[in-house]
Amino acid sequence: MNDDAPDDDPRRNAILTAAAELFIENGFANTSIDAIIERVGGSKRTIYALFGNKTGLFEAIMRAHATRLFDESGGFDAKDLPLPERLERFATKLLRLIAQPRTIGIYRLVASEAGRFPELGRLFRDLGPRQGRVWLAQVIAQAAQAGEIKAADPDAAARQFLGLLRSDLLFDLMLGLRATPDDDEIADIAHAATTVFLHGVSVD
Amino acid sequence: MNDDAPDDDPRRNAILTAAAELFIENGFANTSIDAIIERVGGSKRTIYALFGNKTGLFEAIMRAHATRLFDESGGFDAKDLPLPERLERFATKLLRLIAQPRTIGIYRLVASEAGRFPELGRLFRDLGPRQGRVWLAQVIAQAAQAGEIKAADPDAAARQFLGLLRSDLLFDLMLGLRATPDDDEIADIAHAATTVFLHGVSVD
DNA sequence: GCGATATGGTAACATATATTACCAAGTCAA
DNA sequence: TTGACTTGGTAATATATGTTACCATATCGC
Repeated sequence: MNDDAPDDDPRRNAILTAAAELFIENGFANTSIDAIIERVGGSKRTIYALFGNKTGLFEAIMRAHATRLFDESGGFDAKDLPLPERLERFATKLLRLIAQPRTIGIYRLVASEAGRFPELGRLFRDLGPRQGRVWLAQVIAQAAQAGEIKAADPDAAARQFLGLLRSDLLFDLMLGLRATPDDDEIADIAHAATTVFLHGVSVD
Repeated sequence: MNDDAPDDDPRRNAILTAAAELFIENGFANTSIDAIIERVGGSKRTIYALFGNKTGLFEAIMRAHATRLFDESGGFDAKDLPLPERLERFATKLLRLIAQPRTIGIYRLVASEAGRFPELGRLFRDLGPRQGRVWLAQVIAQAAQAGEIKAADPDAAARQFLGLLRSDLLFDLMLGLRATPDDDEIADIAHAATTVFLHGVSVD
């Protein structure tokens, strides 16, 4: 009933945090309310009072994490830097965010539950990756207009750069095939992707 | 007990097909043995006789689909063609395979169940994408040695090309954000990726 | 034709778990 | 202090479902 400041409710936050860890680790179906209570303490009654039911809790968690990704992915801009450094800095920041185990777990959850929660996919596209994509497309469009690069379709070029960035990293992480890269490796991938991309769209 | 030709057992194949559809559509936890039997007919007893238990059935399905992906992703070679056409043909074939709803569903399953089935990820990496990656790396290495392109690390370049190819397509599909692309769009993506990649690794 | 085996059909069993109920203890305003 | 409200703790309820059992029937080798 208290809609004023749900973010300041410590009980609610503790439940969200513990439940998020379990959902991310074990998935929706394999996380029981009992397990959540066992980790956070207290009574099941509180969960049902705050979130209604299990799917309500899940949706609240997803919403919280979507806005978190949105906040952390913001602030890419560094207008004073030349294009290569600007792109590489963006690439590094984005990779660092994406490669986090928590982010990987969220993506796994969204992928596996998107069928049962149709709004989930849209929520994450609009709040998460879309921001980066839009920002990137703008930067590319400006650079193209300034004659720095050649990009007939800035949006498609932005998608290509993002794909180039992720290369196989995201898939290997999602499939549990490799460990989280350290900062050095992230820097290498970001540098290599920026180099190939800029060379690929250069004006001969 | 009959290990000779399990592929020729029509009962077994019918169960595998029906169960695969349900697993892909609803996930592992949300697919019940009863639902499988309701679709394929017959008795649960048969499932337990053939596969032991639910996880045995799941693993058999995953193994079957992994080998299927392996078979269908093979045969990329077209040695007589020049490099751009060769890469573009590879890209088209791979995208067509990857974008299939069935393949997308399999990836979703692997991503969400990799935690509980540690061999799953490895199985798909070794049988599926790795083949394409290895083939691609070889082609790139040969082209680099012939001076056609510049690629200090053919394996990394292959990963980049794959990432460029998928761009955001695979993610949007996995998150249920868009429909399966038709052949025209696949051809466009394959062409654009090949163009940017070859330009990006060109010898100035 | 006959017996072993596989399969269909149904029910039983055990367990997990989402959800609700109930009561005691604590909290906080007036 | 008092009383409304929230929370903790435990148990009860309902249901879903993996797994096994049982029996009748069909299939297939001999």
